[in-house]
Amino acid sequence: MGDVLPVGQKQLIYQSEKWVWLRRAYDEWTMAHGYRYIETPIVEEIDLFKRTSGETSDIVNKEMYLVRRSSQDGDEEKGFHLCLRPEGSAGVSRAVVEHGLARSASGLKFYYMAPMFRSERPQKGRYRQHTQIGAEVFKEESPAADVEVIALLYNFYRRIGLEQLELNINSVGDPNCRPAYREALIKFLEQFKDKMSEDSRARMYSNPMRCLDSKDRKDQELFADAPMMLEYLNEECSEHFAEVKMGLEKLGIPFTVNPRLVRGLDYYTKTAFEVLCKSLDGAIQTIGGGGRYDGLVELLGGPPTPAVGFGSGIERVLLALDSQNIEIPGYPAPRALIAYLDNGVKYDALKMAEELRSQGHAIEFVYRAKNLGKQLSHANKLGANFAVIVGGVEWERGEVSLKNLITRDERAVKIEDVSKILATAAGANSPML
RNA sequence: GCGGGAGUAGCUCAGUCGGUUAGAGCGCGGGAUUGUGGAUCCUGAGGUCGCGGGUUCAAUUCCCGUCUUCCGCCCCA
Repeated sequence: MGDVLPVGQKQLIYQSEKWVWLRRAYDEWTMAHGYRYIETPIVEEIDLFKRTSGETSDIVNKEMYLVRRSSQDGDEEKGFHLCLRPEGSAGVSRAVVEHGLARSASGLKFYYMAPMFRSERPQKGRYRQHTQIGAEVFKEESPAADVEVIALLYNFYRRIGLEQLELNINSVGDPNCRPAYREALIKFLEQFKDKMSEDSRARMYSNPMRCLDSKDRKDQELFADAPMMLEYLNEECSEHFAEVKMGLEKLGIPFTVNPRLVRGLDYYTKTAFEVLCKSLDGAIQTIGGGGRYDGLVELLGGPPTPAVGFGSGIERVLLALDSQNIEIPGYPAPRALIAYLDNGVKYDALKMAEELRSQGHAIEFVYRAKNLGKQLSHANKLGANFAVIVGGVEWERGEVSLKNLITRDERAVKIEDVSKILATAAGANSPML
């Protein structure tokens, strides 16, 4: 029996340094944009996602992990009220509403890196538990926010070395212009009612826009001449979209307008976008996506609050990096290993290691060593440049033996000088002092 | 949620047409070197053959279920 919600061992165990590296890179990048880290609960009310993603969405219908809460006397409350969150935006928006943040000053910019859960058949790049990095901007209706959010995501990918990126954008309108389009689209679809795929027929009235990105070839042919949302945008949405495009051009971010791009979630308005990485297999090329969701905060009981954001699965980002053979720095090698000649000075050595660590050095230590050779061998394996050998006559004189593992030079130094020497002897090949 | 392949040591994999103590390479521990490392040689540990059930005198091997994993859908990140 494996983990209940396996993430993929290779990501978790064998590539942990890649996760650490990616997380740091994302922290740095979002902070450079002035975003603040936010953490929201993994478990949320089911209702939150029913209201935001939509009752008819696949996420709610067949991919939700339901959680039943038990009361203290052991009786289980009837029904399922809770679930493991399937995505990030709804939870952040709920937090914004609950803490009254939407009423505070502008400049509400948040980022997160957090696990998401979807109960589906696992496959490469599609896991029941996956981790998303995301960012959300609230209280900002300017297209500049859309542009910045897209730039943050796209340039993050570039920054970590990814190539073969493709940015697709679209506008899905707003509650003012979408109803007319919806009506026109349904009218168009109805003429193919008998010919279209079952999936499309099921969605035709509940979520007709989803029919447009049907993977069914026959559907694609049938719907080739379908009316597009872009043709029905009102003046406000149209101007907004134009400014987003202009902004992206100005920032030198290449994009393609894809009128069939439809986000799976109901709360998106105006801008929708996704980033593909073409070096990945087709089914998992989408590494990030998002858009504007001006109606979400109000839907959750807050004041009308425009918002824009994205989510991106880091397991896929790591796969994308792999697919392009991009080297990621591993854990840094320790600066030195503190070795001891006999157990009598073992804790003197460990104490010295702690002191050097507190002075900013990365120090290794072997808990149980039979002889010095094993310790040096270990230092070697870890890539340490120095070994500090504690014990013997040097120790009694208040000295240790400092050995450069590259040059094999070794000499006695005063204990209080070790930190300084480790700090000044810079690179692997530089001589001691 | 649907269809198909796979699961044997920490890792990569052999093998068993059902039959005594299931193997290799790498990795790991110990030694040759009792205060000096990357090579070499010697040596050792490590497996309920994914889990549960069935057939059988006997199952790691055959059958069923289940979980995990990979592939194709659905969908998405």
